[in-house]
Order: sequence, then C-alpha cells, then structure tokens
Amino acid sequence: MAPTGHTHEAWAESAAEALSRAGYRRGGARAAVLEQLDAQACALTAYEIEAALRGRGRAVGRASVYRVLEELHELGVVTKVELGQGQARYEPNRAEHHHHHLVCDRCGAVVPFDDEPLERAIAAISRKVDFEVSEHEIVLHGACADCRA
Amino acid sequence: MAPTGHTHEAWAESAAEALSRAGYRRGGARAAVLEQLDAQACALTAYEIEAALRGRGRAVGRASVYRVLEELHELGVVTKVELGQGQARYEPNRAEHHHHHLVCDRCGAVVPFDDEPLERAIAAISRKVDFEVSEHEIVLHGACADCRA
DNA sequence: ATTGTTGCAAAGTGTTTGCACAAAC
DNA sequence: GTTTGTGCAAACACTTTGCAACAAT
Repeated sequence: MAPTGHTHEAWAESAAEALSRAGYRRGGARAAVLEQLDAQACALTAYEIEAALRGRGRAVGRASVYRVLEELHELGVVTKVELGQGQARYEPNRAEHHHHHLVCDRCGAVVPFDDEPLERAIAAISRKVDFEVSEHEIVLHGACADCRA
Repeated sequence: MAPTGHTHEAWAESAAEALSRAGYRRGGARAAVLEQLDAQACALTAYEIEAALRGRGRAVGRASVYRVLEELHELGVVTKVELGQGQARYEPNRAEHHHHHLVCDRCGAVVPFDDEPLERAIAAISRKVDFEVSEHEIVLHGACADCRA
C-alpha cells in the first residue's frame, strides 16, 4: 500500500520539481507552504494558510508565506484568485481538479464547481481573441442555501 | 433629434432613480460620480474615477468616490470587478453591453469582450447549483498583442 | 565560503471610517 | 430644523520590502 493513500502527491512533487528546476533551494518555509497547499481542497487566503501552518506546528513568517505563494504562482503551479473579498486566495493548480468558484456575498462562503461546457466556451474564446490566454478565472456571486434559508 | 445622441442616458437615469428610490438624496458627489460612470466604456479603478472627475473640474473627495461606488454596487447598477491587479474596478451595469475582461499580465491592459455561448454556459450553471446566482465575473489572463510583439 | 532563504518590523497601497461642516429636504 | 451628504485626515487591512541572521549548497 502507498505511504499515505491520498492522491495529492503528484502535485506536491511536480511543484517541488518546478521550484528546483527554477533554481530555488529547498528551504523550510517553502516546504511547509507546499505541504499546506497540498493538503487543501480549495482556495485559501494567505492569512488562512499562515494560520493553518501555525496550527500544524510549522509556523512560517507571513512574508515568507507571501513570497512562496508568489513564486509558485509565477511558476504556474499555484492559482491565485481574487473573489471580490478584498484579498487574494491561493490553491494548488491540479490539472485533474480544475474548478471555479461560487461566492456567497452574505457569509463569504467559497464553493468550488466545475463545468465542461463552460471550459469549452472559454477555450473557444481563447482561440478567437488577440491575446495569448494563459489562465482564466470565473466567479459566480450570489447567496448560498444557508443564507437564503 | 435626441438631445445628445449618445445611448448612455438610459443607464444614468435608471441609476439615479434607483438611488432616489433607495432614499438617497441628490448630492453633488453622487451626481458627479454617476456622470463619470456614464461616460466610461469599461471598468475603471476608484483612483482613475477620482482623477477623471478632477480632470473634468468636478473634483470629489476620495472617500465619497468609494462611498458612492459602494452604494451603486449595492443597488446593482454598478459592477465591481477584481481583475487580479490588487484593486477593484467599477463600471456601469448596462444590460445591453454586458461583457467580461481580458487582462494583460505584463502591461496591465484591460480589454472587454463578450460571448454568447459563454453566457449560455453560465446561465446553465446558475440553474444547476444550489446558489442564487446574482452576478458573474469572468477574467482571462494572458499577454496582449503589443506585449508579445 | 558563497549564495539563497527566512523572519521581523517597517513601509506601501488601496479602502474604510470618524467627524465637523455643508447641503438637501 | 432635521437629517443626510461630503471632504479631510486618520485608521485599517492586506501585501511588499529592507535588512540582519540563518541555512543550503
């Protein structure tokens, strides 16, 4: 049986490889942030990531959290999204779990969703425009079930 | 012949009406911001709006710019978008010119686009999810023609 | 030994808020 | 005359940067 049983390792490994290929050394903060991202299912803010790291006993300075997230985003292995909440959110860019977000404007809940027709529409647009499209971000705003209740 | 010939009046009028219906008084700052929004084709930042107002000789305090934009957004007549540039942008929400944005990550250029199949895909998703979707925002990131040249 | 990495604190930037004065009703 | 709107400056929240100590190579 595999060491951990979860299916996230592929991302963490390729992200670590991307870092070393780019000439970065293997530092403690970098490894910790990578581990945290690997463990999260959806996009978290830098503060949430910092808190999660502290919670797991691997505290990392805030500046380092931001620096590492920026590096990873630059390398294309982390997605940075702004959901209209005044702060950025970060999540691992897993090819096999590409998704977008629903945001509840009342309680702030963030829920992921994915949709093939939507991706096809985006792909078609990307071919049509005079832009080399590298990423896309779709945010649906509204009220979640709990807040409507 | 119509007074001005441009087609923007419908928005400014309905926005002004929404404001008075909501119980807001007709103040100078409010009118100036409304006029500015009415004159712009795409989403501008609060600073850009403030500068544009100063340029037209209708200077408005920064706080008022933000306050009015927030009111208008709250009333649903202004769209607030975050394009990953660390600041919000605002534009009049004209039913007849619904569009989304391409962002050049190198020079910061913001270009609007619209696409029917994309809107249909969004509408289909909105029906499917357990969320009352009120708005959606689509951002395509990439490199514009100039920056690739 | 050299060079990159980290944490802290300070600075920066966009946005919001408190408050006194002015304007709308 | 009462209530709301406005501008200024201060406060705020998130993010970035400078720098000295530290760790990786």
